[in-house]
Amino acid sequence: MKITLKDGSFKEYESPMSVRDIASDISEGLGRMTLAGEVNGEVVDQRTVISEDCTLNILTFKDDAGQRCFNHSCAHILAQAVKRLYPDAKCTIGPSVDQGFYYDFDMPSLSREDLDKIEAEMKKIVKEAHPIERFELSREEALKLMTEKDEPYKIELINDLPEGETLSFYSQGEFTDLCAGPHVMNTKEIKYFKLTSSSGAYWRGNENNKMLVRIYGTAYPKKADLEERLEFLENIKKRDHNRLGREMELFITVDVIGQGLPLFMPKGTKVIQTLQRWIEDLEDYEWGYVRTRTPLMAKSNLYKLSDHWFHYKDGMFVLNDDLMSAEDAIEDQKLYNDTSVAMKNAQEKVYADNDGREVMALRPMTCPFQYFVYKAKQHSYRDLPYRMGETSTLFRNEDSGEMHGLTRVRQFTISEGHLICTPEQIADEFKNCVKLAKYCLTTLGLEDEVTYRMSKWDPANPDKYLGTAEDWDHVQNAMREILDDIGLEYTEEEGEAAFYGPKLDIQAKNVYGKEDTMITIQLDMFLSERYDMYYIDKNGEKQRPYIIHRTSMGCYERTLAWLIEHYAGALPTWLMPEQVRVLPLSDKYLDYAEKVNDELKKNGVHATVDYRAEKLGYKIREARHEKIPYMLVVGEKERDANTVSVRKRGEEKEQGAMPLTEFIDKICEEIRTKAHD
RNA sequence: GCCGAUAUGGCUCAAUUGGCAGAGCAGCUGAUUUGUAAUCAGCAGGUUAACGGUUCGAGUCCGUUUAUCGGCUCCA
Repeated sequence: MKITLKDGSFKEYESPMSVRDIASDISEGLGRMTLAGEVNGEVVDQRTVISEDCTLNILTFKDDAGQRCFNHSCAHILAQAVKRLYPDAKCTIGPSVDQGFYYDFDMPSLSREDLDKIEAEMKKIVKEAHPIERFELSREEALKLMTEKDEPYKIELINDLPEGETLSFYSQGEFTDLCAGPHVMNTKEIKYFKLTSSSGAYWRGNENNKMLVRIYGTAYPKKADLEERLEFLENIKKRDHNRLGREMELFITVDVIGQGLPLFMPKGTKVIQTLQRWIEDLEDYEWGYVRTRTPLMAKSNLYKLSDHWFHYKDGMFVLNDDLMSAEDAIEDQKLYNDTSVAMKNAQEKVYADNDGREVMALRPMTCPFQYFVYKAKQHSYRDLPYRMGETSTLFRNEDSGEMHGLTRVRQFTISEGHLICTPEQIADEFKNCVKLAKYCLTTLGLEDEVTYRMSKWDPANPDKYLGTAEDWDHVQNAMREILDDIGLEYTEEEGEAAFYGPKLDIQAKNVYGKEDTMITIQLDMFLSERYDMYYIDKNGEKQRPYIIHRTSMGCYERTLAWLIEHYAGALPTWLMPEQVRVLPLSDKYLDYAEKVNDELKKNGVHATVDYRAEKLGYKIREARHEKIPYMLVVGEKERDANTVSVRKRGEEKEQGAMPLTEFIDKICEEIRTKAHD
């Protein structure tokens, strides 16, 4: 047989050979490093015997699939150790993940000490050097084996596997696990690993199922790589916005105020104010938006019109919720065809019966409020597109375990907007929204960090959405066409759409690798009907407009968090709450320092003077720690020449003395152009 | 919401296992008037997250609540 290798070279063998043996034949070193093989593009175990012509790629730890194999083998060692120490523990699944692995067990929860003990047992298993063997069983045999071993979750897994599927097992010493592989040849190969944490996780990811104990770990063939990984995990904590943002006095949380309700300190407020002013001016003066300012709460009826009430009531903060049942009871009796009339009557009845109290809710979105701004006037097709922007504060009653720093909060402010357009305008307007979002990302220096996702509906759950399958096909195809037209690279994902339409989500990962939506642009062809919105076309006829829901820069809290992590706190000068610190050499030069400070402030620069009678080195150390972009040292020399000695953040050496006016020009230019590194 | 961990001054951490709440940094006051990563001295700062219990005695043990962290699930 003839084997074609990755580099295009050939190997010929008389008799069938395993992937591992072929690798060893190529070179002894490669054989030792082999973790799996890729035969005709399909990942296989290194034990796989090849008997026909094929292309073969030997996978080592350098390959993703190789790394996954290595980590997954470590997961089996973990399971073996757990079964030794906790014989009653039941195994479930243990896949590899990015940079590591986990294994879920049905067992009592574990402390850090327990993890250390398990880790010690794992080291023993590695030392015992058990050969790892693969074998296949029939369904009956497999079920018999797992019944003997009393592994109910494995039995469930086997029963769920489709008929005809190969049931492969791997065993090492006394431990055997149902597993598709691939695996290393011997437990002794997994030398360097660490159990990083344990937590709870639902069986099969369903919150109605039992909560299992999940153990996370990471494994490497080389000690140095493991150490590097552990050091990396330690280091990224220093970029964590939740830690850095508090340290930099940008925000705090207070237990009596509540979860997900951060307080912005003067410095954090300044950053957000800078972002907000930039975005509002950008949208209004360069992108043709009008600005609105609409209520933060409304009667329940408003949300019922759009169906938000029925889809997301649990996620809203409802006021006078004790009256909800009264409203609903009346509504249930409705005999009207026009549901909005039924709602109105129901609410008026409750209002009359309860001393003027009625059900209200804090807004979780801005859509219907801006729709009424549009509806306040009759619009001609000549008025469209009508682009409304609002710096909009929203409230969402997130579950108590969901809150995190500034990225998941219960009250946040978004650069919100809705564009009302004719069907002919929708493509261009959508493209411009993407362009604006990209411009914002580029200006902030974040454009390289995002991925684009087209979020589609879930055809298996049509009840969760407005409209029909045909409607969705139509609007999703329209969006796909737009995205392809601008040459955007994106993924498509089902079940991530809004209930009223598909979305283009711009995603970014935080320092821990967790993904969040930063920006979203959505197509909506249902809500204009719900709210009876129309425009008059060329023929004088009423037409339904299309609506684009969009944000230019996402919500300020989340964007700030992202910026802090991206720049490790050293935000671009234009965004820093303190841009320049003037350091007088001694009190003798305080007058001059204040003059410099005043001049800077007059030019719109956030400057302060360090008044303390400390040594210069001490003041510089403080300013560096606070990541101040510029330090200006002033002494006798500078005062007499009307100059400042400039030291820039991140640069070892002082830039030397320059005329004060020159420095002001320079920094004003930097702020104006929103330069970033 | 679920599983687990944590909570001592603004921050980082002690408190000999149930026996007088303490240190460094930051802050304030005074002295020092300084040329590129820590000048000296003093002062102040706490109902140990909150509430309840056990005890002669609780930061420490038990219970409840709140908040924070790591995950799961969720995220219009």
